[in-house]
Amino acid sequence: MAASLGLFHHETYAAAGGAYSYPVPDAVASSLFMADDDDVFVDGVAARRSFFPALGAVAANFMELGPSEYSLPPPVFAGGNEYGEYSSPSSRIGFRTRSEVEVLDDGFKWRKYGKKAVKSSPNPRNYYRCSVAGCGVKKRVERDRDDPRYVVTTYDGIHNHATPCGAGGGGHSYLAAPAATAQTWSLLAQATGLASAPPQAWGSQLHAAATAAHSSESSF
DNA sequence: CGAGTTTGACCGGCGC
DNA sequence: GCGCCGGTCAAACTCG
Repeated sequence: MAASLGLFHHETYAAAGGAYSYPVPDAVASSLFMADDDDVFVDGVAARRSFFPALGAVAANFMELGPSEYSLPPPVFAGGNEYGEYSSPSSRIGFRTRSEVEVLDDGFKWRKYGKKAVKSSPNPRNYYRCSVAGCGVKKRVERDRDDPRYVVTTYDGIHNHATPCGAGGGGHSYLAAPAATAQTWSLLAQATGLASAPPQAWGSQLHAAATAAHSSESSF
């Protein structure tokens, strides 16, 4: 499994303030742009996946999974408390994903604490909180108001712990790739520079990518 | 019996 | 100040 992620190639993307170069695992890159009708958005700003290949990979993997077995890597996570000082403009990241079921297994254990009908959408919004003591990460899950086939998942905060892989995680894999595991996602995250770089950098990259996508939307 | 879910109540922010 | 709305709380309930 992890061995398949040993090969990388770099992909460079233009974004606000310059270009980003990501080392992309070949195993993931093969499915990077299989789907082209989904978006990734950051801080509520829609971003074309081409601006953020790592998330594009995630989305593409999602598209390839069946309705009852899919998972979503956490958009941001910290390896330890040393990242507690993380202070990007916002650590809120959302994914819009086509799925028949709403509860996305991202490797973390969530406890539902609320459900609310919101005015902006005919569909109810569900509120989840990371069940790990001391971790205040939350996520909101709701169906896309315009297309109920899509689920909008918004993460708010950063995990201050590793994924509780195998500990009540439900046994779902992290990626569509065969035999993918929590370690696979961890490697993917590192490979794409989202975790090997400080989470601070990850957050700013996300933000920059979103901003770039937003500001140059008309050119797409 | 413990963990997780449901659901109505409550609270704070914001616009008018 | 008031009402609306999104987010959270917490007691009751369900499930394994």
